[in-house]
Amino acid sequence: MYKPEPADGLVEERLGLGHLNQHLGYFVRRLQVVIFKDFIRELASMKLRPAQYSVLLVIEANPGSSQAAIGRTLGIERARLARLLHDLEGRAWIERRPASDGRTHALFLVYDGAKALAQSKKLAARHEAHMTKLLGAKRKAALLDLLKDLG
Amino acid sequence: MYKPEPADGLVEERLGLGHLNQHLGYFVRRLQVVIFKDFIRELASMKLRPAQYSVLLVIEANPGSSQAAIGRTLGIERARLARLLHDLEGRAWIERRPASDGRTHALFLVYDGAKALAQSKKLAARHEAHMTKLLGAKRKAALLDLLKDLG
DNA sequence: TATTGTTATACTCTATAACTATA
DNA sequence: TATAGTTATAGAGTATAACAATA
Repeated sequence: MYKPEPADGLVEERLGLGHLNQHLGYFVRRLQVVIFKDFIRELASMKLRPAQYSVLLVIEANPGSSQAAIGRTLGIERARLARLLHDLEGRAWIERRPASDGRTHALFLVYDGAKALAQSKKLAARHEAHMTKLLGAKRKAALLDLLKDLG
Repeated sequence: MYKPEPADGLVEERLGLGHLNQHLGYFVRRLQVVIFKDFIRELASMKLRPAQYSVLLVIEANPGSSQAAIGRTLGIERARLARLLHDLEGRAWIERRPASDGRTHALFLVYDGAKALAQSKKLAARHEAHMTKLLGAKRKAALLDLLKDLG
């Protein structure tokens, strides 16, 4: 989070951003990278990436959903979601059961998955604490409030 | 409260996010993807990606900078920046001149690059107008204000 | 015909490591 | 020994296309 001072006391120069200061996307991207790096480091012991974690949470909140519904909700392309679920199924964290519509699978967390998700949530809470420290509680809440209703 | 009934199966269902609602990173990521997609589409005619555009702007604002300084400023790893600059040099948009420190290159926009950047800024302004429409001017300004001073 | 899920390919971005040349 | 830049490789994430099974 902080970087050591160079031995000779010289500060590593940071240049001006010029016209980039007008672009919201630049700052959103920088923040997203910082957040994801911390999340990935904190959940490395679970071998769980942000996209995988988000899929587990949406399955938990919507048991029996189809892959198409999950993908639409999270903006994950179906080809990528198929591979991602294949991995989670291989860990015995989720199950794909046949559904009434013969084309779809109904997705469920299974026992190991629920246990892994509970542990992951604890690590994710530590990550959120880091973010609160980085941003300040007020700013973090303000950002969440501004971003939450973009549907 | 009254909720209109969707016509049978015609509305694509969106699932609840569950615990994901507590994670700022999720919403920051979704916004970043939306912003970058629009930017990339708008600047496709220039064949200019967000990272390339940001490098051109920082060179413009800091002529003669080294690659290391640019990379530190934008958070771009030096190996990737070398390839990125190789591409921009191939278009004759930038120049690498020898610097006093024999290890470094001094980077400059050249004529074609300045011309291309001017045109790109026009397209980027159209992109920003899209974002203003999407977010609303007030919210967009509030977000920029909250994110700008994260250093 | 359209939708769901799968496999495959290609491209970008990121993360390393190894190497050179200069300091 | 440390830094600047280059090249190479491997892993995610993303975007397509093609295909089989089902609606």
